Amino acid sequence: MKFATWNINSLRVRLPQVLEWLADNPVDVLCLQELKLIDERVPVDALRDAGYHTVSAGQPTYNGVAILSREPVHDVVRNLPTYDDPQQRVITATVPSAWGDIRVINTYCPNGQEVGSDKYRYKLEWFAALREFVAEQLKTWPRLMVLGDFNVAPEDRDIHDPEKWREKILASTPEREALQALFDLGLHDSFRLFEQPERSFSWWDYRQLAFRRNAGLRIDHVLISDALKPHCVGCIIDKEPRRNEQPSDHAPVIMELG
DNA sequence: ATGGTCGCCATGCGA
Repeated sequence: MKFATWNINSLRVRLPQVLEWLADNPVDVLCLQELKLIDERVPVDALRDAGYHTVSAGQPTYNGVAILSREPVHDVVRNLPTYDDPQQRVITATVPSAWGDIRVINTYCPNGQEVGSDKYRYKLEWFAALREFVAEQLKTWPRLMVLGDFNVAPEDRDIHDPEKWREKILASTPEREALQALFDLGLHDSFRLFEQPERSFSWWDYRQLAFRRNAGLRIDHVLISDALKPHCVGCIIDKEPRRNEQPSDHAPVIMELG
């Protein structure tokens, strides 16, 4: 059973690429971030024709997340219940599996812009609220994953040039501590459960030919709970869609349970 | 040194 996350940076522009990717990669669940669409404009019919049920939390212009699932999902929660926020960054749902229900928390974490900025403080506050939410959800659903664009590179090996990014946004110590606080709940970075190529990244800036130079960061993650860990048989980053015409700046990450 | 690219109800802003 495969789960994927992909920041597609506008579902309107990227829909053909999402459909093409799903045809080649018929995952069971696909979590999307940065829809940049209101819910009314989410192309649920085209996605249904492709074999997926869609639930979304959209907003105009910015943010927006969706869960696509081959099986119908239930107990959908939008946003973080303890953190009043007009920005639509989280959608949570339960999907059936051979091992019982699995809780899927799809997150588009704040970027933070610059260390020390108002947006940076918002990012750290937001992570604290996410942690609170995940802790509460784990009580009901021990089989749980948190996947999405975390906008944090966990370690130096997740950055093409660690010295250049030292204590910069996406790499600062407080951001890494906020991510570590999620791991401390009993979550695991599924990517690092397996041997991986060196210099594996999931995001490359559109500027400066960053993809061609592999000047990227690994900021998109699939975190799995203790209960799911024994079933995890793989996690890969699929760089292929980043080579497309008009690509998203992020690559999908696929995690497999077996 | 500065800005370099995308996508957004459109024009500066967020990433």
